[in-house]
Amino acid sequence: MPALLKATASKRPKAAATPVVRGTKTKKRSSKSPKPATNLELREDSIRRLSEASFALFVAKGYHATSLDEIARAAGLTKGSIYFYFNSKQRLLLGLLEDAREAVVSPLLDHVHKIEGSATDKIAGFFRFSSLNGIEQPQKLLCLIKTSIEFRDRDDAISKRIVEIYDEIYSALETILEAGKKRGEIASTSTKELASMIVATNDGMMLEWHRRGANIDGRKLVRTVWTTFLHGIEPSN
Amino acid sequence: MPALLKATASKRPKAAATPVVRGTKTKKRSSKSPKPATNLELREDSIRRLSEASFALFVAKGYHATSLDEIARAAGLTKGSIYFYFNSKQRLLLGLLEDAREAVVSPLLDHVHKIEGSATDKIAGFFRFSSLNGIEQPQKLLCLIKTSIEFRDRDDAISKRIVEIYDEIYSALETILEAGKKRGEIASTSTKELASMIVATNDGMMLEWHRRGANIDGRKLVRTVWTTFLHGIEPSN
Amino acid sequence: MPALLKATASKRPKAAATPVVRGTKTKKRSSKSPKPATNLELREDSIRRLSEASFALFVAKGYHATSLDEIARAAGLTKGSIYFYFNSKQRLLLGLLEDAREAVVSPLLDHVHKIEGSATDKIAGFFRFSSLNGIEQPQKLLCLIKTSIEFRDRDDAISKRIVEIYDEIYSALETILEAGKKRGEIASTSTKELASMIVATNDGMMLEWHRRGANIDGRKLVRTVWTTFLHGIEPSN
Amino acid sequence: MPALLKATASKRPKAAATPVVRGTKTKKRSSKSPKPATNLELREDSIRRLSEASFALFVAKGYHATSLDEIARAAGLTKGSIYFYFNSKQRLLLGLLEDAREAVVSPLLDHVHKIEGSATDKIAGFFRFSSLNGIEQPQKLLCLIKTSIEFRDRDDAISKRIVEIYDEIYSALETILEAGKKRGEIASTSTKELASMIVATNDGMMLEWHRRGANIDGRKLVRTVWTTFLHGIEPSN
DNA sequence: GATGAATGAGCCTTCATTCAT
DNA sequence: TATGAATGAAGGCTCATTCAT
Repeated sequence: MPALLKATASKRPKAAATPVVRGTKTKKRSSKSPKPATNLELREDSIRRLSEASFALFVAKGYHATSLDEIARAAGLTKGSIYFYFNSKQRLLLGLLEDAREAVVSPLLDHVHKIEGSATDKIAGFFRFSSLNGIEQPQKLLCLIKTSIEFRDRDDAISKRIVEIYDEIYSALETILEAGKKRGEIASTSTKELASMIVATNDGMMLEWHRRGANIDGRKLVRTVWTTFLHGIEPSN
Repeated sequence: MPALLKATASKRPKAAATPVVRGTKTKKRSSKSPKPATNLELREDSIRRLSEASFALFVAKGYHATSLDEIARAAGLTKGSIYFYFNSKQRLLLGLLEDAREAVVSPLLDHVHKIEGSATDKIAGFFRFSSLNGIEQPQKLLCLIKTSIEFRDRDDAISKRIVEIYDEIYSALETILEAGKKRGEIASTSTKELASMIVATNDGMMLEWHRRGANIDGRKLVRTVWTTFLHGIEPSN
Repeated sequence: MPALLKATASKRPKAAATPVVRGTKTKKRSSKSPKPATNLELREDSIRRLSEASFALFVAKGYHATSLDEIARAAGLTKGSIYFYFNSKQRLLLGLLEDAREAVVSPLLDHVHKIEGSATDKIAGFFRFSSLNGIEQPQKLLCLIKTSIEFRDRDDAISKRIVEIYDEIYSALETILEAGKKRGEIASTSTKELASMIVATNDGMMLEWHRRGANIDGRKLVRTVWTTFLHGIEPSN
Repeated sequence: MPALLKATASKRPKAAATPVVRGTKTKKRSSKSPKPATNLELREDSIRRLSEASFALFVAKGYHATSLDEIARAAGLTKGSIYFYFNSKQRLLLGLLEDAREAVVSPLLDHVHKIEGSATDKIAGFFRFSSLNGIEQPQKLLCLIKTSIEFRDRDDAISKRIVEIYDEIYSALETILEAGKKRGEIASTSTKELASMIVATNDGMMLEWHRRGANIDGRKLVRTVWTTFLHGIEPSN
């Protein structure tokens, strides 16, 4: 697994050598941030810790297989604090999805929107931007993707939010492709399916990179993907 | 969701809402199979029911979010019977993975192996066969894919089996690509990453189809994918 | 543990190497008895097998911690056959208790009854007979003792039967002691407590021998016990 | 059963028989302890309640036959709280064993160690101290003894701890006996077996007292035992 | 702001028991 | 005679959630 992914999760303390009765825990917050002087700083620090731990664990183990206790432990806090800041496990994930949307999806769509050039330029830009972003801070993008898979066929708030976020992406891509087709820059006749394929390839690639971890070179994979996507697998003669 | 996916799961009897008089319970089993006369038939029928229900629910909700009670109910049996045939929830999934491997992966690799022609022919064959198979009986392939995502970063029997199965696929693809490169049929220089991309595209496409359900035309998606994969998105001039 | 104790229990087959689906079992009865020709022989053979397996497992693990499946497996039969012969787990144990009473308690009391001589002679005979019996076929005596401990403070059929059996023993001992005291052969003034002590010492010794197994020499222990019991720990000057 | 034994177990609230209106639940905790003001007090109070209930029930019914629900109910708490303080049923028992060792075994061995005099004095001291202790607070000693019987022939953490604790006792006794034999104070030639017999007599006596309950006079039994042990059953002429 | 205590619902698993064959 | 299939109740354990402090 890429080193970045484990950053937060690996910090967990791991209950010292079988005590007979569970003892009262000794506090420890000092590990990362030096000393959060004001209350506001404390707040932000705690929220950041919890978010990072959640991202890492939800990506590594999935939402259902991760307990709030694990998250709290990884963040150096207690379960109760999660409720203080997020109100519930579901709301915690919803918050993370919002984070991810703001940090990953919005910038991506903004970036693509600003590209001047043909539809293929824009699609290439989409791949490039998303991949680079995904390789540098994979947690947020991966959380989005894995959650979108884990919550398929559901009918809850999370599922709904996921659908909205993905619809934004589909919509943007379809606009680009439609325009490209009108200008003859794109070969395909089926806009919707091509947009789906772009998303599928992008998501599949991230998952694949996450799966194979050290066995694969992220940057090579990215380059392979978008080159292939533009020109196909066959050598251009 | 594609209609096929719900086939088994929707059959569930729903526990007959508080009967006033404790009469003779209606035998749930009679609903579908006419008469499982012998023990062997009974056995096979029950195993089939449980497997189908498990496939449907694991695909729809994921392993961790599916309870054995749900599965048993969907199969018209009780939790205990799952333990009679499989010995634990984990073993149940391992059994399904084996089913999926035999019904999906092995035929795929066999098929590709038998194709005579260039490396691109084989890769195209890979996509075509896998997609058609995946569209006609999606449960098994999807179970494999979703499980492979849900069990990343684990260290249990399921994770290990998944890795083995995927390694078979990577290995076959790399052999093909390596040979293709030697004969100049393939442009890419990076075999491992290209194999990964093929898997990523294939898995991503299945997931995408599963996600968008009725919104997308499976056959069109498939055609789009492997055309694009071979020739790229740009129109061949 | 003394070798005798494990005789039956160790035969269990131990389910062959992780099959995916639990297979249909292949029958095997031939292990011990050559071929039970008539139905009656079959009956007796099966009952003997089940009883032996039960004695061994109840002694080794206790009643509550032993499952009928384990017993059936150890006997080379199936759970159903236990119900065929014994009707329930409780009745099975009751049967064993009856066996034990007939094979261990009755002969012991008969033996002591026939001893001619002083009260101390009879008590010594009690110890000697019980110990030798206990060392040669420990299962039945140990089953009685361990059950009497496991079912203390209960109010079921088993507890009642145990009480009856032990009352027989107390009663016999008290009669002997009372007579001995009248004839000045016994020092103690407290009959009931002395009878209790005899039982306690006898049971405790069997348990101790069972506990320490190979670490202790059964015959030495027996001799130590009744010598001490008669003459005390201090050297007779 | 001796009255002391039921002390805690009989307190159980018994779930208030179907309340018609779902009113404010009466706080069960208030029954005994006045005001567990601070968290630490709450903590200690709960642990004490759970421990006492466990001791009583494990002694009365045995480990395997006692459910955590029963324990929790007897303690006026819920199952979950057991997992909050101890981490499993096994760890709960391990904790009790530690309690018992500290409260019963250690003081006993310390006491015997401090006795100045012959080996027989020490052995007599062993019996006397153990018996008095056992009669005044029987739960802990009985838990140790009954557990040691229930967990024979096992290979788990509990069995191991039991063996360690008993080895401490054997070891201390053997040292005393060995020294006694050298000084001619002890008649027997077989140290190991005599040590075993002492333990057997002591344990057997406790079990016997527990078994016969009100039918027997504990103090008389104790006196009978160690007098007999020292001087034998025969009247010293 | 954050914690430790406690709960209760739900989960996986075991097991005595029933029954048709 | 004996088995394999199936059940249902109960047990141990996890975990999201609440709350007083």
